[in-house]
Amino acid sequence: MIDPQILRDDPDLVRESQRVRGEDPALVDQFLQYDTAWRKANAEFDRLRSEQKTLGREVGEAKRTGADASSLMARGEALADELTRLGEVRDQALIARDGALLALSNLVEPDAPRGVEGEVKVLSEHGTVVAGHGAHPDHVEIGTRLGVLDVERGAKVSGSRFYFLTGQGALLELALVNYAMQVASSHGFTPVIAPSLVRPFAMEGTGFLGQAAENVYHLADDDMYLVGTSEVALAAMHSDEILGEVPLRYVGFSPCFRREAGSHGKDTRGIMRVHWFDKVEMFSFTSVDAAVAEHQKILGIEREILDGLELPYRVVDIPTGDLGASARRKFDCEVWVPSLGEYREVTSASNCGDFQARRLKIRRAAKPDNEFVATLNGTAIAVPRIIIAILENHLQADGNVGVPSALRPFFGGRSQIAA
RNA sequence: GGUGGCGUGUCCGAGUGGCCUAAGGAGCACGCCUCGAAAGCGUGUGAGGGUUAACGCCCUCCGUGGGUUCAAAUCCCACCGCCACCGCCA
Repeated sequence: MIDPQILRDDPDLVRESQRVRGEDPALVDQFLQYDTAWRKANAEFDRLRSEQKTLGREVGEAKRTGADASSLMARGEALADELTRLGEVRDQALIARDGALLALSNLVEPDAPRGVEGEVKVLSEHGTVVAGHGAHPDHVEIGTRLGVLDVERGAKVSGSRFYFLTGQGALLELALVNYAMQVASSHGFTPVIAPSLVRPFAMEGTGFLGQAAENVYHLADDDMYLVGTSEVALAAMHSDEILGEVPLRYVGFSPCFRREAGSHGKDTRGIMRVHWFDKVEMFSFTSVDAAVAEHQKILGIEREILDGLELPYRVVDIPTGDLGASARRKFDCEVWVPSLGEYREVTSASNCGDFQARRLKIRRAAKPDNEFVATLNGTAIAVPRIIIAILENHLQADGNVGVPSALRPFFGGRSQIAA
């Protein structure tokens, strides 16, 4: 959530942020209206409550000395009724206020490019693109032939958008996971295996129950959620804590579950868009001041991982109209997919500022006052899409697939995947 | 899933309706003492919110949420978590 003080002091800043996101600036005025009402009710409630406490002490004193307390108690009764009534007014006002606050998306970073979905700003391009669109065999064809991927049986067992990785495909996932873990941990990220089933507050706190709610699996019997990314568990890990030293950096492995509602008919072939996959995710808690630099650090590690895999990719700056609710700014790396003849997202690094930390109550010890931390996340490896990229970009003339040298130590030293 | 026990501040721990405005201890910080340190003595020591130009003042927080009462850490209900044992299970 946004700092209420910013909304009071500089509402235009928030209105402008909402506007460039393509969201409703009027929420700001709703908030201000409810906030004023709440503060008024709150002050009145506090005043009466103070009177009630004083009275309570007087009643106690009267009972001890044997004096008549009946008039005091009568006054107390009237006060109690009034407090009940005022308490309800106050609580209603607070609920309305918080509702408006929760509905507001994070402030965008000043440098984030203005624009709507699809208007990506390309920051850089790396590696050599393989021609082939249409003529180039796709990952399903290659993977099936080499016995590393089985989408037909995935569909038989679990439905569309499920798959089996088999043989060297299964080992390839483990190699990628270990490789990514190793690179990230060499940059100070602590490896974590995180729960992928979480309680509602974790989902709410990371901002996934707002506009993204339709893509989340919910287990109604237990009121728990299957996470779409380990970001959820990693962020909530330190909820309700006051941290000592920051930054804290984690690299977490977890399965990820996505309903993919609203994407019917998109990427229906293969494992580009699936309901379940495994991912290695980086997550940092920093001071608010250090967040922009940390964002670059995370992006740098993502690039190091892709460079090591010898994949052609580009880095894009996501326009404000396409940012998630929690993100101030987002950089994606998009890898070249020869069979599609286009770049597709494989990593995504977001700076969430203190937006998630406010919801999850994650602070750090600081001088005059403790302050909320900034949270940042970025993909180290999203397994299926990287497998697509490797199968297609490293396809050799003999039909086998080359294994980039950086990955070989994690892949039994093998230099290629062969049938 | 069953039975029993437990949940108080940074930690330990007292507290069974009203000076709890939470005892006491430990830890920590500062001061005194000391050549210096330890010990001892003294003072201070949480989080959030409202209000104020500021000093300050007020409110909330004893696992969470309800309830009873003029008044709740304390009584009642529900839930959550932890521990032990039993059952089941990888």
